[in-house]
Amino acid sequence: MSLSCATCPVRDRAACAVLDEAERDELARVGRTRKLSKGETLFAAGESGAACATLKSGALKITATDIDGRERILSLVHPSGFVGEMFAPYMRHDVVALGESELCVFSGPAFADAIERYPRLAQALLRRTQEDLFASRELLALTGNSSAEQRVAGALLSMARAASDSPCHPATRFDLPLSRGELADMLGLTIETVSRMLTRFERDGAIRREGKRGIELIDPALLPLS
Amino acid sequence: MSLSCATCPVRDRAACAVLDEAERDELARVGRTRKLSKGETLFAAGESGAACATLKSGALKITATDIDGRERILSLVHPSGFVGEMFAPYMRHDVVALGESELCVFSGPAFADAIERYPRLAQALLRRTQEDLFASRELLALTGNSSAEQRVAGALLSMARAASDSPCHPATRFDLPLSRGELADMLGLTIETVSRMLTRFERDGAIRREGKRGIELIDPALLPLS
DNA sequence: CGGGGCGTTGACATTGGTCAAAATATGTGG
DNA sequence: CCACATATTTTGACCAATGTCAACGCCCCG
Repeated sequence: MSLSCATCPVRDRAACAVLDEAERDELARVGRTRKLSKGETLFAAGESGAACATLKSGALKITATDIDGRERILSLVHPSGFVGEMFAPYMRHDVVALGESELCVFSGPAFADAIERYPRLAQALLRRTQEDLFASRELLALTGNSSAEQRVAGALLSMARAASDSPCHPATRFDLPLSRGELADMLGLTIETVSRMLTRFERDGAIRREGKRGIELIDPALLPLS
Repeated sequence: MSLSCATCPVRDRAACAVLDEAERDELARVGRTRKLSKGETLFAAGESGAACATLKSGALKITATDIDGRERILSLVHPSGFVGEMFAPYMRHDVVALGESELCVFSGPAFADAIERYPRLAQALLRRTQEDLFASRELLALTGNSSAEQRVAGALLSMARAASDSPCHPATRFDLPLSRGELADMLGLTIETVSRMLTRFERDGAIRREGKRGIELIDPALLPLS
């Protein structure tokens, strides 16, 4: 299926937004859209061949699986985000849909070619990759130092920020994009510990839970920040 | 001090290696070399103004400090590595020399201008930043999941690999670039735990310690990998 | 010779993991 | 819409791994 940039929900936020119309049409010709449902795999670690994609809607997780089969979430991808390997000969991590998702997928060589041709695209991706790098380091800082309490609190705030339209102030009411198990995998904890911390925060009056995924921030100041 | 690329030890590995001689001379004109000794700060978190640098020799650490004053090492930088912010208006992390180091430093705007002018430079930095991103995720995977034993073992192997000339096989004998405290900060452990794990590995015959920093890998297969 | 930094070791307390079971949601077929 | 089956989450009891505190040893440097 070829791409229809005209109706793309992220057309002015994604990396390709820096291209002019003619360039974008050209790029669109070498890409295809793909829809994934919850749990479907976009890329599998070890898979040979370079490929990459821009997320139009939904959410993805980037994960690594260690020898014992335990999964670690390395990053979340939100709409307009970019994933994949333009250069490497194989995929280093798994990329899996957290919910119904829609993407533009490109082969590595085709996209590498576009980068050669459109210098602005390379610059845009450079900025984006630097942002990803800082996000990764933020997660590293969150998980490395702190207690389980601080990690869960930090993850809540980070997700409240991601759920808000205005990037500076966190949303008051939002839905967690992750299950307890996924949250645990992201923070290097167990399901039980995550559950206990949420219970504790609710008991302390910092949050209120609505169903499995709903969170209302009642008093963020009560969350034990790192 | 202006730059002397002719004698640069990383002239064909650093990002600027993709430039031709005329371009590199031009870039050299807007940069200056700087020498740091152990513990000196190159960039401080929060510092306003964008700046970046290529490491010519020595080693750096990129760190974040949490509210309690505890330091977390987010990344190590080896020669030919690139650090800093070309785009952001302030520095997000501290960058500190681990030992005597020599760098090429550029102001953010000057370097951003070079990126505009030399598309190949943007591409080279994109690759490099992606590598940094994967390195960061590798550290995330290392620290997130595993036991203290696995973390220290993983760090040892990672440093043995970094110390080796051939990137595939780890060096047998090398010096840790970090003190016990820094190793602990990088792995999210305490000094005491790191020390205990090293003692355990030596008792099990996996390694031998020589002085404070020296490590000889006797039987890497005995290290409990994740 | 004395002092300070760094590393090691030991005793003990605490956090968070493990195992098990109950409670709550979610889905499915009738 | 209900009843049942399944998956997810919560809770509790227990225990091991690791952090904390304290003491000691080693080495470098004055």
